[in-house]
Amino acid sequence: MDGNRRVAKLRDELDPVFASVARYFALLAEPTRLKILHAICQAERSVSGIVATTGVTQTNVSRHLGLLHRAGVVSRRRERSLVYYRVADPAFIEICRSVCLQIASRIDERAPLRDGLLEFAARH
Amino acid sequence: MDGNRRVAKLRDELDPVFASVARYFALLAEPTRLKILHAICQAERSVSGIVATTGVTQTNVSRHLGLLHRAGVVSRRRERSLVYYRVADPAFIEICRSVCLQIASRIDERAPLRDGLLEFAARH
DNA sequence: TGACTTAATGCGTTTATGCGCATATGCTCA
DNA sequence: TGAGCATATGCGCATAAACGCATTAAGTCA
Repeated sequence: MDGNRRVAKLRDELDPVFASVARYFALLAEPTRLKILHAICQAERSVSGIVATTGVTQTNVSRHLGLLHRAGVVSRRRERSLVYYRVADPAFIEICRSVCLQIASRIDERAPLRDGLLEFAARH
Repeated sequence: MDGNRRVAKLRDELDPVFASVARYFALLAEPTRLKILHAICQAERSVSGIVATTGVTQTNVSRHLGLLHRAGVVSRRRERSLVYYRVADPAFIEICRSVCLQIASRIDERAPLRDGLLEFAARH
């Protein structure tokens, strides 16, 4: 029937939207990337600086930053031999903040994680 | 040196936080799950209803709903032989909305995706 | 220009996860 | 109780992504 096809067409129309949104969330669905973002959300930092403060290997820092840069989340600036990265998208910080608060709100009060989450949220 | 160890300890203290937040975002980093959430964000729906409106197989609908339920994102209610799911966490909807707006804002105005995103955001 | 530092990338391995198929579980109603 | 529908789950496969190692590329300064 033609009705079914029409329904299916409407149904699938948003598929690319879901795909885009999912890709966006996937950027935040990685502990290492969150760690890196956390390291540069207060002030810009060079790659080697991020390596020093996070303990993540240089290879992975570069890779994750490249990914985030291609996605438009961070921007970079070259100075001398260093490359400085910073968060280019303030919405990212805001989203992280609300998620942290959200998670903290449903965690048992005695859980040690709770304090970390609240502190993490407060910083941004 | 002891100083390095102390820095490392501070550095790693937030690791479980990053892990939690990443797991939370991972729930939203899947097109099929977003599609299912979209199907039930207006009103509760049964599994078979979701299957009908999304075109996702029953197996996967059940699996994704089980995942979301264990994470506390959706709640379920049994009536007769049907199981009705609904979004239990309003923050989820809000986060999705801001992300959609965010993505739409940086998309070229002529891009067909843009309208879908804005419409998607407006619905929630 | 050549040595040194910093950052990026190609390759192979490992792990996580989404899916399809088949099957099990659980509920309803005759 | 037994047939039938609705939902959940075990298993195997395929794909994607993160990591480490090694190497390259890019830039600085003597």
